[in-house]
Amino acid sequence: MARRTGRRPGSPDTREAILVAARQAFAERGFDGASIRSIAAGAGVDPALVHHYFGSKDQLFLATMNVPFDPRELLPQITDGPPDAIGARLVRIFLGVWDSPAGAAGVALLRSAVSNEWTARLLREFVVTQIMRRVADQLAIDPSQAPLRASLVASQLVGMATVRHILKLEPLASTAPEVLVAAVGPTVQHYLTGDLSEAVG
Amino acid sequence: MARRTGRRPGSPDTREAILVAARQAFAERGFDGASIRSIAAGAGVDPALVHHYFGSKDQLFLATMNVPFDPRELLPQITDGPPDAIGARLVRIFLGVWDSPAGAAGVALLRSAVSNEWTARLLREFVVTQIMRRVADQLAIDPSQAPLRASLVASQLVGMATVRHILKLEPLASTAPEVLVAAVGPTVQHYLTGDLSEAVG
DNA sequence: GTCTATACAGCGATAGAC
DNA sequence: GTCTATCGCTGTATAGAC
Repeated sequence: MARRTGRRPGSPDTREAILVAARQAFAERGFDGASIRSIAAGAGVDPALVHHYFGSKDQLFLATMNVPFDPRELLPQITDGPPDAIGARLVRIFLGVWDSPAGAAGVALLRSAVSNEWTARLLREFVVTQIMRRVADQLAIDPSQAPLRASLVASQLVGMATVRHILKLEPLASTAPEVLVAAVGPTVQHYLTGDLSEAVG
Repeated sequence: MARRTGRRPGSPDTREAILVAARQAFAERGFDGASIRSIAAGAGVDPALVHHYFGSKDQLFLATMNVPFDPRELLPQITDGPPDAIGARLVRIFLGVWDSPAGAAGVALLRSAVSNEWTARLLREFVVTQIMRRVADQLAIDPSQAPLRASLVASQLVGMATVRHILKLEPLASTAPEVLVAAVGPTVQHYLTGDLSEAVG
């Protein structure tokens, strides 16, 4: 089977191959670090085809971010259940997404956002409009405290994802998800619904 | 030992000017994003001088990281005092360093480590050898639990620094340090000395 | 549709004139 | 010591032949 890879001429899935290679490249090296040439090489196609299909590197990145991952579908899994275990469920779902194939998009977005202002704005808007507002709306949180609570949750989740999937600091990078749920869940729970009176005065 | 008659080179502060410009460039754009040319332009010198003084971009980065910041001097401020307020003191000191001029080096190191494997290893080794071991040694922590506890602390602190100083997610980016100490301190305290029996089984 | 060829800019690094 | 000039390479993007 290895003799002739029947991919060369007129393969109809060239576009998809580029997307797969781009997703991996962006996840590994971020937006600036991933080059059109390397993506094309990874997909086994000519660099010019990337521009032919996607027009520019920006548009390719946006297409890469459009994974079949709709936060709204995950929200019920978080809110349904005992209110005092929302933190644990949020951490569990969060870890599940990042450990899944869809997590590559998250790694790519986070990695890119740290060193590229354009993607940083993308991540900010995504977090604020798609995540924070929904969670705050769903839960009965004092609106005046909601933004800070959401920021604190974001800080813990972003930190966990960064240490686990980007910096790969041990032993957290290899710790079983349920261990982290048990350890970090209460923290998130506290940020969401706990007493922050000392903090917010 | 000092060469009394050794006349200083043409401009004695050229080297320092390069270091200052490099520190800022690395902090703003990370290791890969900061170019020798832009650093030289920022310092108002010729790009060739950067290589003349530092030999390579790697060595320049290492020289940039050698800020007058010795974690050992900060450790007593954290450990001295009520044991149940170690988390708050750690968060307070941590925020103080990142908000100070020395924090630029932290931003540079974190930003570089996320997108560059070479600097990622640098940060890992720094965190593990300089921070985690000292804190774990100083506190009376079960050695078998110490690495995970340190990882969890790192995840929260890295996340707070990332959200605050790199992603600049509001309102956390503009929140007063003491508010964050009150909000995040208990989390760190729990990771350090709290009951993780559910997690570590 | 696909690929060759190339334009144009920027990178780190080096050699050598002054 | 400082700088000009340049090398070799890589980046995105485009034009045009098959």
